[in-house]
Amino acid sequence: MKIIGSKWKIPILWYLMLKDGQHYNELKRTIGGITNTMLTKSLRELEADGLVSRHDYATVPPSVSYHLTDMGKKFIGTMGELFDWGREHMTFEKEQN
Amino acid sequence: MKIIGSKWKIPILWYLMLKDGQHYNELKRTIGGITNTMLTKSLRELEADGLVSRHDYATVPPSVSYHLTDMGKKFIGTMGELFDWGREHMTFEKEQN
DNA sequence: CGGTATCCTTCTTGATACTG
DNA sequence: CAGTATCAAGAAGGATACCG
Repeated sequence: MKIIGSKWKIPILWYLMLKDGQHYNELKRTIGGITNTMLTKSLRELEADGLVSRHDYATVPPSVSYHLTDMGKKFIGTMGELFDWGREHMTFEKEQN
Repeated sequence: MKIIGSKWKIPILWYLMLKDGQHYNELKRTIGGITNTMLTKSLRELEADGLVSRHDYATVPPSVSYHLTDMGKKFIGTMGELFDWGREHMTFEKEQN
């Protein structure tokens, strides 16, 4: 619930699955619409739960890449069945602006 | 996301899977800890999304039973794989009171 | 029995600015 | 580049009381 109930964790895992080892700002761009606050917070929590690993190259300027752990890969793979269900059944509701 | 991100919808579907056709207060008791507000709200939304159907017997006193639709059954079945993942990987964190 | 109505708290997310 | 700090806004959930 902690993972699936939050707004950005699934997108983060999804885009790391599509391209593993993305850097902080790269990930931010590929996800789109996420703020620094949420990206950092979500990554830290995913790391604490062992779904994502953080590789800090300790250079100047900083360079940090994020990777799915085996557990993270298993998790996002498991979501696949649910995505299929969603794709079959979801209806697109009118968005109000 | 609308379904899995809310606190009570999965428990509701789960307990309806264990025993279909439960009545409002029966469901409230089997779930435990849910308020009228949330139970009603969640049921209405699940109904609107076609996962649950509501059968009103139109008697006095009122009698209403809730059932999983085929779509609801498929959904909660699909969650099974994810539950397995959770069971394998989740750790129980200390609760602070 | 099966809900509504109202108010309140808390938790999550976002906006903006700044830094080593 | 990869973040932090601070503050504000919004959404979600809960408490309590009441109703046909």
